[in-house]
Amino acid sequence: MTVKERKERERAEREGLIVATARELAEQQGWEAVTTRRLAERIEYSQPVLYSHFRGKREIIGAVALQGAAELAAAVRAATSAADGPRARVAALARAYLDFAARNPAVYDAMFLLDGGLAFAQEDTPAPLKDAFAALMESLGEVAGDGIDPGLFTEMFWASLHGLATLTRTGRLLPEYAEPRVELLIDRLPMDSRGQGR
Amino acid sequence: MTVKERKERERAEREGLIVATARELAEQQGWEAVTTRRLAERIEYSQPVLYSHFRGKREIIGAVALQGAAELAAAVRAATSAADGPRARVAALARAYLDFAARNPAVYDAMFLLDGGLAFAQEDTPAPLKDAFAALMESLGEVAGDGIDPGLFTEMFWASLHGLATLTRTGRLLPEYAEPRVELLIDRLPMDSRGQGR
DNA sequence: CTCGGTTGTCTAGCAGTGCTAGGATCGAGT
DNA sequence: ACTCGATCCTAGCACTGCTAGACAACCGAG
Repeated sequence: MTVKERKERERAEREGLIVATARELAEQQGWEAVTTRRLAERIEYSQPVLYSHFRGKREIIGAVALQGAAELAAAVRAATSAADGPRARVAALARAYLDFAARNPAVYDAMFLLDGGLAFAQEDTPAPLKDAFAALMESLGEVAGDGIDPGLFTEMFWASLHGLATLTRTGRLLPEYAEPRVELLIDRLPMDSRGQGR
Repeated sequence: MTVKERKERERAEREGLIVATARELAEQQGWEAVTTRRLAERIEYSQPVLYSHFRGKREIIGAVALQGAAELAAAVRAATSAADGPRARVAALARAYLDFAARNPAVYDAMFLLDGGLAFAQEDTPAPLKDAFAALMESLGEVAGDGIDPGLFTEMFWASLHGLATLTRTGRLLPEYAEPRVELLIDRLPMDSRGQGR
């Protein structure tokens, strides 16, 4: 059965190539430039090959999103583990998140702006997405404050970060306020173990 | 010159019809259903007529966005003017904003998600957008806190609302936490005149 | 070693998109 | 009554996501 195994491996490799190429193309020229024709040309196969791996373009976006979620989770954990104390962890988390969004706009869009056909906040939510949320909650849960559900606080903090990330990138917020905005957020929203956040 | 005047009036009417129809169609079936062909059919003209009013589809989205901005500003002002005290005004503002986003998803997307070719946070930003931001700042500026620029605080609060609005609607947050999330936000982020917000 | 059948891939095409060139038609002013 | 300019439509371009059907390559059986 080594033949079958080899074929499966090659198939998996090609699937990875498709996702990597889509991501690269999206990052270079934006998602609107990621067409099935261009994508097929870059991987040196014809368009129908794409459809033997994915149901359609939407699923390709979803695959990029999952990859991005894993990376975001890793980036957040790396940043928070190097910080001392709850407040420092929150600050590190916020900066790592916004940094990721700024450095990987196409991947970020695949995750949170475009429709990748993925389920969110449900049982059938893919593991990488759940884990990315878990990575946020690990550091944010401890500053939720008394009587505040960690998941609830994490959702709110995440929403704020998401708003900052998207509005900043589309030029809807003043660029010079970028840093003070983050400081304001990490100063006000969390509540540390002493019962206050300021 | 009454003839010319009549023609101009009719042109303006038709332009309004285009925008209203685009908005209606987007609200009914989503922006992806708003094609130039369908739009032309609904207004009972051929497609090229659209291009005698707007440069392209993007400008039509922009026109809907401007209309929405005016309505959002009015909704926010109406809600805040009926509230007593800074904190109550902030709460009313947040709820009015999120309510508007939930009730007019297509218009909200035209304003803050899609590309309508509009300039934000600049001198050449269209008046309705500036005014909508001003409407937010009228109530949010007074709870910015000592040493915090009102514009900066408004941007941060707006970003949080925007994150909540978009992530909630796309099913990325738990629906049952919708209300506590807002309460958390209006409890923590503002700082009233007594120097604290809790 | 040859053959049959499966598996894989490509060419060609469909319906739909935003947008535009060119010609027809209509109406206002002389 | 007639010209001429504004107004509008038909037809078409290049592109999109996606798919049917023909074709080739390769595997396992005899």
